[in-house]
Amino acid sequence: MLQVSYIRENREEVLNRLSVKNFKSVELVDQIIKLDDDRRQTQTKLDSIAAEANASAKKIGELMRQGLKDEAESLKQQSNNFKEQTKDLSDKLSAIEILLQNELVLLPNLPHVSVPKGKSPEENVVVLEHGQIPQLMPNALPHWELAAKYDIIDFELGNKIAGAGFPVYKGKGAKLQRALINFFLDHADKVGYREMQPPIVVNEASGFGTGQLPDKEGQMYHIGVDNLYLIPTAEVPVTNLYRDVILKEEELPVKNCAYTPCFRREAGSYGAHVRGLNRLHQFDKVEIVQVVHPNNSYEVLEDMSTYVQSLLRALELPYRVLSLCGGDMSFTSAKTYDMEVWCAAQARWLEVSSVSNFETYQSNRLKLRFKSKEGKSQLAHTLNGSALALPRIVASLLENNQTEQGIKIPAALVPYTGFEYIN
RNA sequence: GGAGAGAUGCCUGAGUGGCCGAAAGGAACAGUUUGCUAAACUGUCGUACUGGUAACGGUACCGAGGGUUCGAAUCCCUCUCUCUCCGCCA
Repeated sequence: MLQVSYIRENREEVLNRLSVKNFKSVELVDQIIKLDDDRRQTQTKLDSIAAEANASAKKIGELMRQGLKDEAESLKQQSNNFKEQTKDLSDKLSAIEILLQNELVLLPNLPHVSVPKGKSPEENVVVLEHGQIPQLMPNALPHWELAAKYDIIDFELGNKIAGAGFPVYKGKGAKLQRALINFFLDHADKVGYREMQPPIVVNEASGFGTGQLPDKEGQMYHIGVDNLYLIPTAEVPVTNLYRDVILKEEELPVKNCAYTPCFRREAGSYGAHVRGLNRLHQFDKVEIVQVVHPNNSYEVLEDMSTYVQSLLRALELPYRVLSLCGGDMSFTSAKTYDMEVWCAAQARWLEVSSVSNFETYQSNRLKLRFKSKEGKSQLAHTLNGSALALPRIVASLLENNQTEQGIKIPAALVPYTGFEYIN
C-alpha cells in the first residue's frame, strides 16, 4: 500500500511510474488525493469540536466538585450539542477513511526507475545467462516420464489420496526432496539467514499484511471452521512476524529463512504446460526474507539475486536472470528478478525463483517500522525471494542429468542425498 | 470438550466515573559524579492522525467493536485472545 502523503507530494511522479506498470488511472490518484483532503478537513473539524467538548466536560467536573450544581446543569444542557456533532463528524470521518483505504489498495506499488517498460513476459530483460545448455541423448524423456520410469514421484497415487497437483514422492524421490531442503537451508545459514519454522496456516490479518487478502483470496486454501488459510509461501508467516513491530535501527538488517510446504489452488490453470512438476497445488520451498534500511534495499536485492544464483551454480543448472518489465511484475513489487532454469527435455525455461524488493509497500500495511537513534520511526523496506522452490529444480535435475546409468546427482548435493545416481 | 481467572505503556504492575495518556518499580538512553568492569544522582523515555515555517498546540488510542454519560482505563453488551484446573492426546 502506498503512502497517501507520498502520493500527495509527488503526484506527477506517481503517475509516471505507474504508467511503467501500464497502470493508467489519473482519476484514481486524484480521487485519493481528494478523499485525503476531505479526511483532513473532517478530522480538523472533529478535533476542534472534541476539544471544546472536553473542555466543557472538565468544567462540569470542576463545578460539581465546588458544589455549583445549577451552573453545572446548565453547562450540561449546552454540552448535549457536542455529542451529536462529534458523532456525525466521526461517522463521516470513518466513512471517508474506509473509502480512502479501499481506493488506496487498488494502487499497485511504484516500479523502481530501473524497471524496464513493457506489457508482457516477452519484454522482460535477460540480465545474464549462465551455464551450458545440455545436449541430451536421443531418447531423452521429460521429467514426468523419468519420474515414472524410476518410480520416484507418483502423480497417480497423489490423485487418489488428494487430487491432481499433490504428488507422492517415493524412495529416492523423497530423499531428493529432503536433500534439497537441507542443502538450501544450510547455504542460507552460511550467509546469515536465521532459520525459522513458522505455522503453515495463517489468520486473516496476516493474509492482509502481505497482500494476499483481500484480492487473491481465491488462490489460497481456506479452512472455514477456524477461518485460517494455508500459506501459499513462507513469505506470509515470516514477513508477518514483523507486523506491528518497531525495530531498533541497529537490529537491521533482519535476515530470516524458512522451509515450508506451500499451497496454491492455482484455479484456472490447466493444460499441457502445467504437466508433471511444472505447477502443483502443494510444493516445498525455502524462502529468504529480509527487513532492511531504506538506504540499501537495492544493494540487498542484488545480494539476494547473487545468492540465489550461487545455489543454481552449485547445482550445475543452466539458468538465466530476468529483470521483469513493469507489466509482468507483481502488484506489490517495486523491482523483481526472476531466475529461470533450463529444462532440457521440455526445452523450455522454468521459473524457480523470484526475488523482489517491496520497498515500503508491505511495511506500510504491516506497520513495520524502525526507530533511529534520534527517536524517529520510519517504514522499513522488505524483500524476499525463493531460495529455492523445489519442484522445478527437481524437474530440471531429472531432465538435464539423465544418462544411460540413470539420473546423475550434482556433486554438491551428493553429501545430502547419500547416493550419486537415481536408477 | 467442561470449569474458572484475566487482557493497562519495552517489562512488572497500580488505578472501579471528572484532578488519568495513565502511579510506582525495573529496563533502555543521555548527562553529572565517584571511580575499576559497577554504584549513586539528574533528566529523557508510547503510537497515530492533525494545525503550524517553527516554537508549540489539538485529537484519538488502557485486547477489539458497540452502548450508557456533559464526561469512561473505570459501568453495560458482543467478540477475540491468554492463563489455570479437569478431560483427551502426538
